[in-house]
Amino acid sequence: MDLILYLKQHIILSPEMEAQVQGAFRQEELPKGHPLLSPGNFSQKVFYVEKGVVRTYYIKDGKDITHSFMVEGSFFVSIESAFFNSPSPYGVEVLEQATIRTIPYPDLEKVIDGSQALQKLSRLVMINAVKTFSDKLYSIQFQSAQERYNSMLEKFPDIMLRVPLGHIASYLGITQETLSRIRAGKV
Amino acid sequence: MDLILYLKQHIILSPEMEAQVQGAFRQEELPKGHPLLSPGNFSQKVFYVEKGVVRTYYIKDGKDITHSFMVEGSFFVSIESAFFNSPSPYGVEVLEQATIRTIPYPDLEKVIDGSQALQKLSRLVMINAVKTFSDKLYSIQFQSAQERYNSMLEKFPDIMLRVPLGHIASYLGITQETLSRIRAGKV
DNA sequence: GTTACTTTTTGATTTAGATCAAAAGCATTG
DNA sequence: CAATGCTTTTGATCTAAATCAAAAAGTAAC
Repeated sequence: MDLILYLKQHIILSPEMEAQVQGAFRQEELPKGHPLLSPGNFSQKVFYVEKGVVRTYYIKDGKDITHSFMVEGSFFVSIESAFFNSPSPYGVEVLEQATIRTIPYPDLEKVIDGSQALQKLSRLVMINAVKTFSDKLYSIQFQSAQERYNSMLEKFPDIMLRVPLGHIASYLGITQETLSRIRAGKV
Repeated sequence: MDLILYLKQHIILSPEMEAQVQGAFRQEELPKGHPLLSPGNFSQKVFYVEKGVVRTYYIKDGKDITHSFMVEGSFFVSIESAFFNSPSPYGVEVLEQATIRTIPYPDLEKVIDGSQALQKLSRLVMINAVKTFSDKLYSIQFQSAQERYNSMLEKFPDIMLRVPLGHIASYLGITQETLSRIRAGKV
C-alpha cells in the first residue's frame, strides 16, 4: 500500500506534511532477489514495503534463518544500526518484485518531531513491533511445529505457496525435513 | 534508581519538566507479594521500578509462567490495555519490597508530548523493549536449557538465589525438574 | 531425451527435555 | 518435636523434533 495512503489511514496528514513525507522518502522498484541490506553491514535506513514481499534474515552457525516476512504496509529498521550504532545482524532481501520506500532514520526522526500525529503513529508502529516479537516468542515457546505451521497458513496463505521451503522452515523454527513431513500430513 | 535521576541520566530535564514529572507520577511503597496487576484485568498504568524486584507473568493452561523479572530502572505497561483497550494477559507482582512509580498511560503521553527530549527517550525505552523480546526469542529458539541458565546467572546473579525455583524455570522456558537437574550439574 | 543440479521427501536413529511418580528436604504451627 | 504442607530433588519413561543418510522429484541446460 502506498505510504501516504497508509499514513492517511491512521492519522490526518496536512498537505504540507504530506509533501514533506513524499520528499523525504526515496522510492525504489526492485526485482526479486535484490539485497536491500546484507548481514553485518551498517545501515540506518528505514524501509517501508509499498508492494511485493521482502524477507529479513540472519546467519546463525552458517545457516540462513528467516526472521520475518514483510508484506505490503510493513516497516523495517535495524535497531542495532539506527539506535546502537553497530552493524546489523539482519539482512533484508526482496522475495518478490517490490516497491520500497526508504529514509535514513535520523531524517525520519526530524520529520516525526514536526508532527504530533506522526509521533503517535510512530509509537504505534513500535508497539506493533513489540507485539509481533511477543507473539512469535509465544508461538516458539508453547506451540508445536504443527500448530505454528497452521497459524502461518492462516497469516500468510499466499507466501506459503510461493517461497522456498527452507525459508519457511527456518521462520517457523524447525528443520526442512520436519516441515516437509508436516506438509505431507505424516505427523 | 530514582525516576528523576534515571531521566537525567539520559536527557536534560528542565526544572519545570522535572516538577511536572514528579507531580504526574504516583509513588508507592509495596511489600513482598503485593499484586500490582492481576492477569485478565484492565490497567493502563505505566510502572517504573525505583527499588526492589518485580515479576510479570501470565497464566497458560493453568500454569503460572514468569514473563520477566524487573529490577530497578525498568518500565512496564500492558500493551494490550494501554494501546488496544483490552484486558492485560499479564499480571505484575512485587517479589521484593519495592518502590514503584505509576502513571496512567494517557497522562504519560501528554507529558511526553510536551518535551522533545522525552519523546526521544520514550522511543529508546520502547526500542529496548523490542530488543529484550528479540533477545529472549533468540535464546528460546537457539540456546539449550543449560545455556539459558548460564546467561541468566550472568544477568541476574542475585535473583537466582532469592526467588522460587518455579519462577525461574518458567522464565527460562523449562520445567522445574529440568532446572533442578541443571543446577545439580546432572546434565 | 540425457545429464547435472537443486529442492523436497522419506526412512532410521538419536536426543533434549517433558511427563509421571515418588522420595527427600525444609519450614511452620500447634 | 511431631504433624502438616510446601519446595526441591531424584528416578524412570516417553515424545517431538533433530540429525544423518539417501532416494525421489523438479528444473534447467545442452
